[in-house]
Parts: sequence; C-alpha cells; structure tokens
Amino acid sequence: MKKRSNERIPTLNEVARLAGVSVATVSRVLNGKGARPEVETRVLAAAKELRYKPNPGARFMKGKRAENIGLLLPMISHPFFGALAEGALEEAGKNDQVVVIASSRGNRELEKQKLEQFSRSFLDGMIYFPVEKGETFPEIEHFRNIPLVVAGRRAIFPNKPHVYSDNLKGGYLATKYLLRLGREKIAFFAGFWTPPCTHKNIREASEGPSSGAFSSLDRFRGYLKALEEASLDLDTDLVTVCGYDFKSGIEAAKELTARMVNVDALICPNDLVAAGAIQFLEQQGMKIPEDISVAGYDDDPIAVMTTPTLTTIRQQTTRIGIESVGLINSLIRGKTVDDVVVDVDLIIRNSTSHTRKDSLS
Amino acid sequence: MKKRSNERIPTLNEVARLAGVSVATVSRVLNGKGARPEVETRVLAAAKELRYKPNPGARFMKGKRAENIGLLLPMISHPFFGALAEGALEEAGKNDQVVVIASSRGNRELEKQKLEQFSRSFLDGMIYFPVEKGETFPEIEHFRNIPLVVAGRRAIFPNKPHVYSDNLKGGYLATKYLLRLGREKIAFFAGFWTPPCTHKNIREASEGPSSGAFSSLDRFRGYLKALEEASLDLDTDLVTVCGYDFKSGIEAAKELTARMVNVDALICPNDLVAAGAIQFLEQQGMKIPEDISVAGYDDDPIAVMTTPTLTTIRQQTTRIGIESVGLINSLIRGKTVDDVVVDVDLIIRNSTSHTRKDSLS
DNA sequence: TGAATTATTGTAAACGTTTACATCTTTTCC
DNA sequence: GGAAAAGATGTAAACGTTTACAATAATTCA
Repeated sequence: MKKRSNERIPTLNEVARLAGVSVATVSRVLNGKGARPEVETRVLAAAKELRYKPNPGARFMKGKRAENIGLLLPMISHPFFGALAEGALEEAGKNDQVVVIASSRGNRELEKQKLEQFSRSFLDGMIYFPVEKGETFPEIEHFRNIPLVVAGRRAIFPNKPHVYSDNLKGGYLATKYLLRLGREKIAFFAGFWTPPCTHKNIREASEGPSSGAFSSLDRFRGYLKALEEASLDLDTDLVTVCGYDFKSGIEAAKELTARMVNVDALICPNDLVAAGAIQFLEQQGMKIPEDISVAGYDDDPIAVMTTPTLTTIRQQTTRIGIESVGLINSLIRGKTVDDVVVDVDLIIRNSTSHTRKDSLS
Repeated sequence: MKKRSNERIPTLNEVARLAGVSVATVSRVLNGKGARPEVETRVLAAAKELRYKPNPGARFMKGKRAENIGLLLPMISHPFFGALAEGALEEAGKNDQVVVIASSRGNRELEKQKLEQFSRSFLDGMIYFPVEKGETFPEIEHFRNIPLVVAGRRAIFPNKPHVYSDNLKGGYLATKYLLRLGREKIAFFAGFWTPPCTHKNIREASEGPSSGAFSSLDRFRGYLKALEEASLDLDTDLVTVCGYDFKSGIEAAKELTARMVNVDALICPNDLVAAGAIQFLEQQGMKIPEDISVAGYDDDPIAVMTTPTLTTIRQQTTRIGIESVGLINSLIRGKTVDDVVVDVDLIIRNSTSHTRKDSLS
C-alpha cells in the first residue's frame, strides 16, 4: 500500500535556520534552559512548523538516557507475567520511559540469547525474571554496565537487587489455614526447582546448600513450617512435583490419586493447576471442597470463574512490576537499593471449607 | 553529562588501538566486510578482550536501523493481547529485533499519549492495535515517517496496512452452527462500537455510513447474514450491548433475562463474557447447554477450564502478532504490502448442544 | 621484472545532538 | 554616564559510528 515516506526528517539545524538563531539556542529552548521570550516563541513555532523531533540516537550519544527499560520474562501471554508487565508498563510510563519486552518462553537457551540481544541494544536498565531452571547465569556478565534488577526470584546474583513475593509466607498461610479448617492430610503440588527431585527426596532437596532460591521451594518451606507448628510430620507421598499449567494440574492430580494415599486438602502452585486438579478430581467423583479442600496460588482472574471459586494466595504481581521499575530507576540515578519483598495474602473463596462430606453423611 | 557506570565502556577507537589498526578496519571487520585473516583475528580478539559492544545510538545516527518495533496494545495482561504479543515477540526475535510494548489500558487519552511517546523514541516501525473507541486518530500524524501497521481493526487508516481476524465469518459461523442445532432465539452480546447504540437502534447503527470497522460490528453482520439465510428476522430484544470482561458477562446476562424474552442460545464477544454469562444463568437455575447454548469467542485458555467447556470461535491471535511483524518488516524494507485477513474457525465443546431440556422432560 | 590491476587499510568527513567557552547584549548600580 | 555584572546567544568541539575516498600493499600478467 504505502511506502515509508521519503519526506526529510527535520533536524535542529533546519529549525535553527527557520527561526533565525543558532542550533545551540534551539537546543536550549527545547530543553527548557531559557531564552528571551521573543526568541523562545519563534523557536517553538519553527519546531512546530517543521514537526521537529529530536533524534534520540544523537541524544543518547551525548550521554543522555534512552528512557527505556528492558523486561525479560518467561512468557508474556501467561496472566501472571501479563499482570507483572502491566505494572511495569504503567510505572515506566509515569516516567516517560518505554519498556522493551522479550519472552524466553521458558527456554533457557532462548533466555540466554535474549539477554545477549538486550545487552547489545541500548537500554538504561533491565528487569530480568529468570526462568526457574538452572542456577548459574554466566550471561549476566553482559550487564556489567547496565543496571539490572532481578524479579521473581531471590538471592540469585549477589550484587543485584531482587524483587519477589514472600513465598515462604504464602506456603505458610495456605497450610495454616487448611490446618485450621481441620484438614491434616494436606497434599502439596510443588513447582519445579533444581536440582530436580521427586517427592521421595524432597526433604533433602529442600535443605541442600545449592537449593536456595526457588519460589516453589520457599513455599514448600512455608508448608513445612506450618506442619511443624502443628506437630505434624511430612508425608512425602502427599507431595507431587508439578508444572504450571492447566494440564499439569490434571496430571499431578492423577499421579496423586494413583498413589492411593489419604488426602483431604491440596495446595497448588497456581490457580491454573488448581483448576485442572479440581476438574480431574470432580471427574473422579470427589466433591470440592467437601472431600478435598483445594487452594490455588496467584489469585488469577480465573480464580473467580471456576466452580467452586478458588481459595488462593494472592500475589501482588502488578506490584512486583511496579517495584522493579522503581528499583531500576533508582539504580539508573546512581542510588543504591535494597531488595523488595512483596507481601502476599490469603483470599478465601469456595474451594476450601471445614465441612466434610463424611461429617455430613 | 552523567556516567552510566564507573567502568569505561570500550569504543571502536580503543579496540582499534589494541588491535593496532584503524577504526575503519575494526568497523569493517565487525560488520563482516572482510579484511586480511590475520588482521581479522587480531581485531576480533581485541574486541572480545575489551568486551566491545557497538554504541547503538551512534549506529542509528549513521542511518542504521534500531532493530526494534513498537507495539501498542489496549491491555497487555489480557490473554488475547498476551497471545498476540507472544506472536509478535517470537517473530521479531527471529529477525533479531526487539519489541517495545506499551499498554493503553483501554483508555483513549493514554493511547494518544503513548503514540506520541512512541513517535519520539526511535523505532523502525510500529504496530498499533487501537482501542475500540472513537474513529478519528489525528495523532497518527506523528507516524508519517515511521512505518505503521494496524492490528485488530480493518479499514481505519486509508493508507496503512491492516491485520485482522475475519470477524464477519466468526459471527456467521457461530450463528449458523447454533441454527443448525435447532436454536432460533439466538441472543447476541455485542461489544462496543461507536457511535454508541443500544439494542433498539442496532440495526440502523450497523448500517450507518460511519460504522465501518469495529470487529463486534462485523460479527454482528455475520450474525445477521446467517439469520437472513435462515429466513429469520432480527429481534432486537435479543441483542445486548456488552463489555469484554467476566463481570460484563454477568451484567449482560442479567439485562437480557430482565427483558423476559425467550432465548435458547447466546453468542458472546469473548470467552470471559461467556463464562460470566454462564455463571449467572446457572445461578438463575438454567441449564447450559440444555436450556441455552452458549458460544464464546477467542478460544481463550479458560474455554477448556469452565464447566461446561466452551464452544467458541477461535481467533489465531498469535498469528495476528506474527503477521503484523511480517508486514512491518516488509514496510521497513520498502516493500508495499496488502492487508492480511486471518482466518477463524469454530471449536465445538460442551456449552452448546441440540438436546433441549424440554425435549427431555 | 615491472606495470597494471586488485585487495586491503587508513584518513577524514559526516550523522544530529549537547554544552563549555567566547562573545555580544542588556541590566544594574554608583 | 559608564564600569561591572548578569544574561542571552553563537561557535565549535565533542559523542562513537560508518563510509567515501585516498593511499598503500599484494597480486596478476605480459
């Protein structure tokens, strides 16, 4: 249809000529550095007339910021990351910054590639939400000159600030609540972490020195803490390692029931998984919440769309995005910053209850 | 002028000095323009040693592309736009391009502001998914020098290419299918368009000269076409103007039932709305699909999570993202391009059926 | 062998800004 | 009224690349 227009892009020089002043004056006026009112209006008029836009490349070269922030996420189309991105976009927009987003699609290789690509493009700063696989990130080296904030994980890079949810509290709150409802056989669907483990060796895996900073692991620790406070022992048969999507919920529920262990409650790594698990369990003839109380995680929009609606741990995902941008901007301005831990809370809905089917019958 | 970090960022000059050649040679080697093998290895080694990265601002100033694409969406955290963005990111990544995303959060004012901001930052091209409000977009003027592709709407800007779903076909397919199931009182929840209208004057509104290019309107036309083919008249009481989220589905269903009109099927503007409508209708004691067959739109992930699972029109949202990037890149390379219409198809699940409750009783 | 050709490298001029410094005006103040 | 101070503007030098063009080195060919 139409070609890129070949109309000349106006420069400072042309504005200067039209206004009858020097480029320096134009630059100063446009940057609000003052000039005689008479001159100022003339310059402004000329700039408007020519539709002048400063060339950002040239400004950048003179040491000005690019006014942008990079954001690397595992998957932009996932509601969790969508909300995070929305927060980041909103906060960046307030500072007239633009956000450059890339998605690693959960793929470590792609992630490396994207980091590399980002480090080549020009960014004032970078927010990095690592894929939860692996623990060494040598490519971070590229960001020695660009401020970087880690989102969603804690304690990965010793000298970079982290913004993350209080996952330990999340696991603890959910478990504590289910215990208070009188449930004692609380199954736990654990998201991945490395080194990979199964439910058999999960206790050791959760204590090994190399297993520090996975959000699922922190939630598991919260779960353990609550059990301990209730003087209950961990039954590893109640634990299942699990993915993060709807189908994973179905599969994990299948695996759990196949184990023929007594279960009266279930904690899932997110609401999609919870929805999947509920679907499977109901198909098997179980009643939710009467037979099994199910708790999700994230307070995803779908948490109110399922039947029953989901009890869940709300993460302030948008807040994580906002805080990350805040931190990055502090770094950009040369301030030193601390980690930000974003609070979580328990949202009680209909997928959990103290009413047991057997106590009714 | 502020330093970005206390470590010096290496320049071509320094690489040149270290390699014992001129900057021109370094530049040529780094751009693959050949040199003596001996020199080449020396330069490459020097560049690696200093961790040299070309300054993109300087390159840009010399007329090189920034290798990025802008993407303006109504809402990044919505699954529809998330999928679109995912497609765009993927395709752009293949060309080593980076995507700059902004969200207008459905707000026309914010949208204007973002367009303005984008036009100031430096982009090789821009993909614009307009908020479905209003029809005049004077701010598009800023993009006289930057290639622009319109996504999600058709025929808005006479000289810009558009990428959009075949909405007429979508509305038609859904209606046709419900008719084939024997449903004849098919309610239609219509997304917004301008000029604003109610169900009363919707027929005229769908035919007015100024109402050309709203996706909901196109779907409505598909609905009318199918009715016409079945020799059925439009009953405007079956039409309800509606938003796009879960709550809107509840509200629209409430409005519809309040009208006390006979309904045996329902077409929604997306799956969230369908889920909301189903929740409300079931609360009112209706059986889905026996009493009312409900069709959604989009084939959102939630379409398989609801009970019943949703019959829906699948839009190839990711494809729209991919195609948009393809078009933009053609424009950037100076080619002329045509609009791309992305196909839709009907996905049949459990929220629709020919079995009527009354035919069972 | 040496002239002609070709391949490689260096020199220097852009690209469009910002800004230190110099210059020229205006204002202030005695 | 005139010197000094303050304010406005212009000049020109960066910033880090790319790339014509010139210069040099390597190769070809009679």
